[in-house]
Amino acid sequence: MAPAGLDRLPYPRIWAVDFEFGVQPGERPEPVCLVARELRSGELIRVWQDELYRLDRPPYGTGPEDLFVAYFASAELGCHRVLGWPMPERILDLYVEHKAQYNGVPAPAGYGLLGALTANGLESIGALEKQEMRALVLRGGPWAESEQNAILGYCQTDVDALARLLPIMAERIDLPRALLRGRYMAAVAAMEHIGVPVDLPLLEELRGRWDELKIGLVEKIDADYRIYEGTTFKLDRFIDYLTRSNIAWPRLPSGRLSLSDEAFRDRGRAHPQLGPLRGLRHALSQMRLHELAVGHDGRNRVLLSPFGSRSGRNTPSNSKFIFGSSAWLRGLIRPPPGHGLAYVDWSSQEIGIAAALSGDLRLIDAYQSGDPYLTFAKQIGAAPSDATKASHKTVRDQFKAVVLGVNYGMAENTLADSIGQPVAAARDLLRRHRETYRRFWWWAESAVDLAMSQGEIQTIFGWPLRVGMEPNPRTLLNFPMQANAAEMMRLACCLATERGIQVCAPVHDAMLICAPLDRLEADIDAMRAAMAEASRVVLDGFELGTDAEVIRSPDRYEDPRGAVMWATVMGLLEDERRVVA
DNA sequence: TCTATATCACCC
DNA sequence: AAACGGGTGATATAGA
Repeated sequence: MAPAGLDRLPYPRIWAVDFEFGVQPGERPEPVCLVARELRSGELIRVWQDELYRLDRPPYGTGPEDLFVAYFASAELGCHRVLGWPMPERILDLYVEHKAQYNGVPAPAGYGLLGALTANGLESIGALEKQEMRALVLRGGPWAESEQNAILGYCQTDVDALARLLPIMAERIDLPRALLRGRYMAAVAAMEHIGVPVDLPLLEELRGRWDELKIGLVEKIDADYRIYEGTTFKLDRFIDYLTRSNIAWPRLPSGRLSLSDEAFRDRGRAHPQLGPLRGLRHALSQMRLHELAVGHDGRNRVLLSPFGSRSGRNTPSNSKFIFGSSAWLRGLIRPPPGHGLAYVDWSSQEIGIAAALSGDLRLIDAYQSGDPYLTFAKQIGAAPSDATKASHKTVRDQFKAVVLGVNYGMAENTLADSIGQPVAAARDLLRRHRETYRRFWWWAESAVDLAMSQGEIQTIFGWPLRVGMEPNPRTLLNFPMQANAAEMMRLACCLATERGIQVCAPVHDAMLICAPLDRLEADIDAMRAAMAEASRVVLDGFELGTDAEVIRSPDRYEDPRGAVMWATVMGLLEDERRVVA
């Protein structure tokens, strides 16, 4: 007899599934074994590696009558991808649902499977045993028969854990929305499978010469300062330098010297001799690449960590993920021969979301003008109606800071700082924003009030943030924009991957896609259509625009913010090559 | 020598 | 009291 909680799940078959698999940085997972149990009949399936690779489809159904249940399903579905198996049509991920349940407040025992068991009052296997078994899997094969049995047995304990967890969690799961989240885990598996193509020979050369490049950079400039030890900035030597040079320096509240770029910029005005040192610090701070996870096929693949943030965004590792690194490193992104890439992003996504969900007509006008910042200036008469981005750059920059700052709950002091104007001017701009976009403000503040009184705030598809003990009202203010943006991104990833577009990676409000050159334009159109559709679904018919940056082989990705640094590093690399030659 | 903490910088 | 949302992570120093 199936436990009562399962009655809420209208599926003839419910499959609890777990794979064991090995992974190397940047590579695809290598399935080691599979255990699946059908929870109504109790049928148990155990498959070891050799047999797994011989199956051309899973030993369970993947259609609309089979519910696929897993913990962090992108891992299982990544194994499906490697094995060439189809994605299940109905996916319930208990990791995601556990995360949702405790989002914003501390989970009693963390977000792992063991934590979910504990939180739901269930006994769990020891964390130590789990660790040991995971190590045995990661050690790699071949495994002795006793080891195989141990691994399969351990895999089965996770499946049994799922089986015990599901009836309890099912009592409070909002099934249609949980399935939407589960569907995204299949998209995640698809994107992690594809990865971002990079110039592997160049990356390897950079890696090989990395230390020399950094030391070369330091030696060139530090000769005049003698502050560095190797590539390490030594605070006491810096203090000596300041004393020698008779330079006063700003301190932090803690009493320590401020080493921020801001401090260097500020003092650099009175002491121009600091300029090169500032440049060196800046360059060195951007020189990080060693953890980039790139597989043998030149693809950057990382765990996207779906639902990792409170707003439901992905939280991939910044050091492993090419889009988490400093922008200049994106020059390593390069389409394979015969292919092109497109970086497609929503234009002013969060502003569009604010406009649509608040129903503020002036904000909608501003968004639909294509330049919400300058339009705001025009709406209050701070710029003439024929002003353009080029003719009124300064005004536009200021209004951009206001419009973006408002989404984060920025106050007058910080705004004044960021636009380089007196506090009174910043205050006035914020007041004008409130007056111009009254309905937006009413909507945004009502949402915060409601969240405070109900102890929770949700996206339109039910991703919840629990309001903790000391809520930051600015978090709640921003949540409807950021978290609904995340919903939109997830839906677009689902639509695109399900339609066969090669999505390399999501980047919050953007997606990188790859296609053979003869299909590139069509795939870009399809991607933009999927993103437009996702915006309409989330925003009840309101459509957001998109832009696409296209890169065709043999070109590489160029980010204007990183152009100078890219040229610097390539120059250094050229020098190093000459030294050796 | 290892770890914890503060600070800083990067991304959207 | 602070007053810019969500993140990851490297670095430098202090402390165990």
